[in-house]
Amino acid sequence: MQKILENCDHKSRMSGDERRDQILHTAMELFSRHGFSGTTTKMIAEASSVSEAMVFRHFATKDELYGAIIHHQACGAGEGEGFPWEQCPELMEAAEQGDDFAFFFNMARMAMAKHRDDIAFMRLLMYSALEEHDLAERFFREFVSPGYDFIGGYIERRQKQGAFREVNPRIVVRAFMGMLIHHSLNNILWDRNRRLLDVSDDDAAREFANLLIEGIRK
Amino acid sequence: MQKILENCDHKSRMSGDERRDQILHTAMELFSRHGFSGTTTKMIAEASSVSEAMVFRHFATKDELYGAIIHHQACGAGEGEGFPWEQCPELMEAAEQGDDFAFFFNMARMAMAKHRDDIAFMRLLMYSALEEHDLAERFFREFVSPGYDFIGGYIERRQKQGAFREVNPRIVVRAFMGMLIHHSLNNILWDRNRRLLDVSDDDAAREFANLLIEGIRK
DNA sequence: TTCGCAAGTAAGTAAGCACTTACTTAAGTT
DNA sequence: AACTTAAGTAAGTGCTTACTTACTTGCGAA
Repeated sequence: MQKILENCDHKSRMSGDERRDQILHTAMELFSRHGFSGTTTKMIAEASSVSEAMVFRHFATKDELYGAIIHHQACGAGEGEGFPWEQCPELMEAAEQGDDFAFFFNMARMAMAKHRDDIAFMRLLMYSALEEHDLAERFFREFVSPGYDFIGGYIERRQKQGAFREVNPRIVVRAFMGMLIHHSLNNILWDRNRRLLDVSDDDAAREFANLLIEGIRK
Repeated sequence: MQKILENCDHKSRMSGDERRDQILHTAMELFSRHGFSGTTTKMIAEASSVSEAMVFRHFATKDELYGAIIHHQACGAGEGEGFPWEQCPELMEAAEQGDDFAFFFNMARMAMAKHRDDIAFMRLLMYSALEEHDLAERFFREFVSPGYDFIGGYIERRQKQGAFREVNPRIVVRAFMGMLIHHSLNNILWDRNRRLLDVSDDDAAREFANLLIEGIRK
């Protein structure tokens, strides 16, 4: 009778690692939708098509499961094979050559693309910031903080070259990140049907970049 | 024996309306800290120094209590006696006279001040956006959307007067709101000890305003 | 002074929660 | 074919949850 369900996208009997992974991903999806205390172990088990006992065989407690998700995500997103901006050749080239538009445009494009196709992660991040779980602080330390240094460093260099006026570079970074993140958050959380503003990510990225460059040009 | 606790900031026996209000505020604080499902009716009762039965005498269900908070906040913050920007004379004057710096600076100052001294409400708002309760949509419709119209309208007028270059005004509003809200959210949620950026609200408001004005000036 | 009624509680209830136990089933090895 | 081992489950455990019931207390008006 199990056979009927067999090719329903999940095998009825998996190897330990496969099942662990599957539970991890299912749980991450659920936590991101309902938060930590809004997600029950029963929900996780059902969504993974196993009994609750299996969830607890792989993860001793609900907290440990949450911790494993955090670790998984932090490794994947945080550092893995270097920072995401280091993976974008156009961006690194723009940074070297002092091509301001290319720098800020690609930065915005990249960030917004990442947000767009990892909505679950963004929601998880917001929940964990509110609930004060580790993920928020970890993400902040390992990813946001270096990001500030990277962009802030670029601005500082360009200021020394006389291209940008004198402003606290960190405030400029905050302003720029604010545009990107707020725009994504709007699209994900507040204005999913784009009633306030309906523009492509590319258009938004272009205007944000222009705005910033004109804003700090000497 | 109750007498001892009497002047402990809360009377031991209140009138119905007083108690209702007290429970409402206590619950709002707790919901904002732990979210809806992270807050128990027992926690609410204890924090209000009454039995759980009293909570349910005033609010039939936990959902109804949450709804009452939403209603209370939406009325208080949303429209009450007009929009907050209409309450700020400097701002309205700047809007009339086309004093760009005064307009954006005061807007930023006002918004950030509001965020700073209603952290509980901001957290509640974030939670309700994630959990998809009404508050988020209501706040959006009654407050954010008119805000976009107000700022967007100002920019459009100044464009027609030839002061600002041609850009989609809504994108500019998004960028500006992004700076403000992201900055507040950072201070409340992510970087409470100001490791990334430690500036006064006034300095931030000034720079955000400058950045925007320079960014769209003709 | 007393009496009605609203403010208040102690002690529930059934359902739901995270987590466990004792057992069964399937896959790989020799 | 027999045996080992790991994947899997059904049916719990005790505790917490939202919510109730039956009762007690204290204040204001007559």
